[in-house]
Amino acid sequence: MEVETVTDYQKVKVAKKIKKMFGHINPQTSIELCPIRDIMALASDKWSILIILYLGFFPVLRFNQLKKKVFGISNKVLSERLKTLERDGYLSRKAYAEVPIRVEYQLTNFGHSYLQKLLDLTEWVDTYKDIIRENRLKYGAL
Amino acid sequence: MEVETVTDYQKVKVAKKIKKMFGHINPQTSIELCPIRDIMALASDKWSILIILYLGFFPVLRFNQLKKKVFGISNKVLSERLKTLERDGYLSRKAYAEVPIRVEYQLTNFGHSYLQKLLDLTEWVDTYKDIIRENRLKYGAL
DNA sequence: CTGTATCCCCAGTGATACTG
DNA sequence: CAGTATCACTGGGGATACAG
Repeated sequence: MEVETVTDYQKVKVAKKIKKMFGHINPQTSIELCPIRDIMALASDKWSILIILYLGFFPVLRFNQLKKKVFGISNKVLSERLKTLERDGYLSRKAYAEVPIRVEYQLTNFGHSYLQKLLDLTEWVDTYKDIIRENRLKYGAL
Repeated sequence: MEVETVTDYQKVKVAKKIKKMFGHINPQTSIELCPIRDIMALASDKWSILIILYLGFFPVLRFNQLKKKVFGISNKVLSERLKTLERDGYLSRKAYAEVPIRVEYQLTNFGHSYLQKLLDLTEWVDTYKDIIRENRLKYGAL
C-alpha cells in the first residue's frame, strides 16, 4: 500500500490556498485572534470528533447513550464538549419535560456540513493507518 | 452567509462511510486500539496543524524559522511535535554537518497527502468562522 | 436520566539555562 | 543553530457523589 504521489501542481495549489487563509494573519497576530487555531482546537479535539461522528451515524442520541458509545469519556468532559459544540452551532439540544427528564442531541445542518469535511480526513487516516504503523516501526528500529 | 443544506442523501452516504470505518470497532474496543483516535490526536493537534500548514507553504524550514512562525510554541513542544511527526512519516528531517549545525524540515509525500485533506477542513473553518462567531454571540445572549 | 459539584491528580506545557 | 535538561506549574481531565 502506497500513498499516491502529490504532484508539484497540487502543491502549488495547496500553497495558494494556505496563503489565502493566512495571508491576512501576520506573525504578530495573537493566538486569541487566530480563528483557525481556536475553532480547530475544539472541533478537532479527540472527544469532539467522536461525538460528531457518532451523531453522524445515529441521528439522535441521549446523554447516556453518547456516554456509552464515546468510550472512556467522563461525565464532566462529555457535558462540557456538548455544551461547547452546541454553543458553536454544531449540534442542538432538546430537553423533554418528562420524569425522568429526556434530552436528545443531534447534529445541526452546520454540524452535518462540518462532518462531511471531517469525514474526508478520518477516512484518509483510516485508509493509511497501516502506513503510519509501519512508519513507527521503522522509526523505532533506527 | 449560510451553510448550504446537507441533503438526506448525503447524510446516508456519510453514515455508510462511518459504518465502514467503525464497523470493525465495537464499543468494547480499548482506546489504545482505536487508530482513528490515536492518529487524529497527533495529526489534528493544534500545534501539529500549524507546523504542517507552514511546511505546506514554505517547502523547507529550519527549527528556528518554524519557531518564529508557529507563534507561541516553546522549544520543547516544537521539538517533540517535530519528532513525532517525523516518526509517523509526515515530515523529514535533514541535518547538515556544518558549524553551526543546520537542520531542515520538509513534508514528505505522505505529509503532503495528509495536508490536502487537512486543508479542506481548515478551509471550511475559514469560510464559516463568522457563522461560528455569530453562533457564540447568540448563545451568550440566551 | 441528565447533568453539576467536588476534589484530586498528573501529564503536558512554558520558561530558562545549558550543551554539542 | 538546534535542540536537551530541568523544574515548577496549572488547568484539563478522571472518579465519585450528589442534585433537579
